[in-house]
Amino acid sequence: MTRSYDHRALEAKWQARWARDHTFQVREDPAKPKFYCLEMFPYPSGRIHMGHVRNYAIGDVLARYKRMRGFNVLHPMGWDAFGLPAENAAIERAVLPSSWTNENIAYMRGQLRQMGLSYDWTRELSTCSADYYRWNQWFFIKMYERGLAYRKRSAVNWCPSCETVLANEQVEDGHCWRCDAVVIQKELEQWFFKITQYAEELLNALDSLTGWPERVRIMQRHWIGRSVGVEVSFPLAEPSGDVTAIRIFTTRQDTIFGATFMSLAPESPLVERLVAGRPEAGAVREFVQRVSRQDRAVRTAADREKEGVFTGAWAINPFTNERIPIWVANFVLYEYGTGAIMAVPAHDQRDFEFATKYGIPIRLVIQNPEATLNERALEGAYEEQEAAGRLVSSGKFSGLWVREAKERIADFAETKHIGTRMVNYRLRDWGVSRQRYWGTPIPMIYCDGCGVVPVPEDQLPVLLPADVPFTGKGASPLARVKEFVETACPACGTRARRETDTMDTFVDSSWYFLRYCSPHEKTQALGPAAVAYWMAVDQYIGGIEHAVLHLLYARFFTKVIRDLGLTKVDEPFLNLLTQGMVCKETYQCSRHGWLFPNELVGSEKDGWRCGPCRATGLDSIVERGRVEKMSKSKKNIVDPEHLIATYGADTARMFSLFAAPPQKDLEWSDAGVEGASRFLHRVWRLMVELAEQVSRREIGADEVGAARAREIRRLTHRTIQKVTEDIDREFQFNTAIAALMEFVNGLYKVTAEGSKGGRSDEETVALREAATTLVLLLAPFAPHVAEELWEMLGARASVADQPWPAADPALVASERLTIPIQVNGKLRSRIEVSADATQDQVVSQAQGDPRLQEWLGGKKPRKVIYVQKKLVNFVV
RNA sequence: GCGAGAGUGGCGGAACUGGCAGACGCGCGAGACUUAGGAUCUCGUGGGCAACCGUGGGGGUUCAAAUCCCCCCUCUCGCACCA
Repeated sequence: MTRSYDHRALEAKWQARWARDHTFQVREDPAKPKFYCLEMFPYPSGRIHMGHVRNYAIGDVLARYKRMRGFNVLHPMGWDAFGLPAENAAIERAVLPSSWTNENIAYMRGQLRQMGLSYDWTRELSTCSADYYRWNQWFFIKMYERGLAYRKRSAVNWCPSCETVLANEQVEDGHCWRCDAVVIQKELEQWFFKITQYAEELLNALDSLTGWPERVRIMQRHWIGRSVGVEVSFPLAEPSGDVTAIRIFTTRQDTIFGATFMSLAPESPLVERLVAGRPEAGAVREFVQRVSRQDRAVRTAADREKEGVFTGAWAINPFTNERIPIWVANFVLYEYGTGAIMAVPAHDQRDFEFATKYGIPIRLVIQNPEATLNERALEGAYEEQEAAGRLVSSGKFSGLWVREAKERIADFAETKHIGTRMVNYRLRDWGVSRQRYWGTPIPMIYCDGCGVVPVPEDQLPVLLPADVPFTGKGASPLARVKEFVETACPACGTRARRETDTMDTFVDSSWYFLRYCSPHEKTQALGPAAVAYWMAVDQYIGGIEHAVLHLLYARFFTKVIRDLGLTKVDEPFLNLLTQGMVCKETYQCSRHGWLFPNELVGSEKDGWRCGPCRATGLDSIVERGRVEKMSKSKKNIVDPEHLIATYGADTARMFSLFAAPPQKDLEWSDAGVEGASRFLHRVWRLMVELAEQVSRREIGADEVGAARAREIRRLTHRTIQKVTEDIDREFQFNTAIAALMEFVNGLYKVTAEGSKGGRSDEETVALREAATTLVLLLAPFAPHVAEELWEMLGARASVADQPWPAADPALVASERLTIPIQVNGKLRSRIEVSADATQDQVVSQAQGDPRLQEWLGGKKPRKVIYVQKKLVNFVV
């Protein structure tokens, strides 16, 4: 009797073996097709969480599967190691961010190894290592040289809690994406990456990313927000100082005859130039002050009331030659278009509300086809512009359909030199300066004589000083490190200052997938041959939360790097799988709020009680809350370390793969973990039994044995087919595992069938095939058990290197089929037919079925529908 | 408001292009083996006594609808004044 399934010993054994034998180390091999399988690298927060387990289990199944399918698989892992938590740890606990981070990495590396993931650990990288971030600096300089990195003073998002600038992508609903504090606006001089230069390509190339979820592509498309329109100049009625005209951007030039006023953004410098010296100046300035003091979240809320104030200045609508008033309005965005708009109340809901409030004329210039709109009785703006709508009261353009009018009016504006066609994007340039320590130093030097000077390439990396004073207050910590700040100007040699801001950590993750191809390159960022061989990433797997941020930045960087001539790669990620979240139910105590699972007393059936309340003799009500994403704040977290220690990595993997398809949210379930564990034990016992049975003496050929052998082989090959299809078709790992379970259930039946005296030759062969196949099919999912069983079957080489089994179609097909018989579409009976029976044979056999006759009640069927090998339906 | 996705047993979830609804697992029930079992194995398990009824609700197309069409409801996620 073979020993029992001891996950602890067995998993340690195989993890050590894989490491010793360098099983998953890969190099470029032109003879083999490559497959680059990548999971988003983690931030080294301290411990892995269930989201990591799920992400990496999914990736590992795919990597191991592709490997068995004969691909040369690149499957690397590393650490997104710069970031704020390290700095916070330094402030709170007086440890160095570097040691905190490196200790976390060491610990988490151990945890990942315990999961048995097929990484090529020789390629491990960490973004906080100078070997890595020096290339961030190098890219920065290259981008600066090409005008893609530039400095400008502007209002930026400022998180008062993190004390740093945030990119637009990092502000969620007016709050900091990391700490949730309300983000305010601040005027600062900052470095930007000119991502807008790639807006058009980033947008257009989305169409080619057919391996991405549509949802993500739509989100990016929307984020880039391309709008086609016209920039039109509205002359002032009387020049105001040096201002003679106001330029506006509109996509609705067809409504220009209905423009009855204009609005400026409160931040626009035009405002002051228009109002200076006017009686309205005081009121306008007061309004601008008031609006600018509001925080962004309040100001940009959708239901925010439209407000404004008249500047006292007037413009001329160049199409109607009418005088129209110029207002300042709180809803006009300074950063978009020209920061000024023409306002058409009849055809823009915001302008409508504004005009109604301030008694500004509303002029209907687009009539709907039924001509039902009455200018004096409009209840809202008529914004329809696709299907219907015809111009009225629009001079020579009256009568045109909206779509044509847009073209004709744009043409007219261009020939009269009052406007030009224009494309605008919602996308803004990427602000990358961060007033924090634990990031890549921006390699720039400020010299009083020479201005901004990049650090020369041969002086890279600009090393991050190891020990700096942290207070958590004030500006960049690096600014307080004299030895860092003070330097010589590379151009003239005089005293100069270093930039003390660091780069956004999203820079680090924008090209790490390229670095994995040649992680040990000393003299260049990327090894051209390695990158040419491995890129692009064939399958990228990670959370949906990066749909815009990381995935857009990485696409941008890839294009910049291509344009630097370093690669020929247009898009980094061919296929993207956004896995769902790991969720768990929550519990709330009426006194203590959220409760950890181990604070619960009682049971689901008898009701839960609050442990802390019990202990102190208090009374409280515990309610089961919603199922939510695991989070510390909701206290519904499960530590994977405990899971792996108790059940083993294979069970942890099986559970997270079986409980839900990868794209959907996965709900934690203790019972589900038990189930996964039970299955692996069941496989183990089955294999022990099978190994024993096939080693018994064979009793030669016989009829029954031959028939049984055919059944076993059919089951085996059907399972191969099903599992293979499920993995290939949208990563249906849950149903693939279900098929393995059916396989195991079927084999249990077979082993239970009499074998006391031995089995026939054919049966033994079929059982051996079944046993081998089961182990091979299981290998990507539960690799440790699979290795052990593979060894038990007498093999020497790793199961990870075995070819994936192929289903034989001839063996898959059944000899007999069960055909459902329907009457009027309702299931009434079943018959068994031979697989090669013709339609006539099946129908006549069905008609002979007594149960059918009962349902037909003597009536003759009006029609008989036969679906090949599927069913027969009698219509009466 | 706009955009995307989802509503199927007690629960997680199956069902490829319309063709046996509920695979597989959990839970539950019964039995077997056991000193014992919360281990293991076997069988059963949508509802209803039945005819029948059942995939969020209501219509429709079809011999046949979870699947296609129309209307409605609920939930989740994303974007939220971009002119």
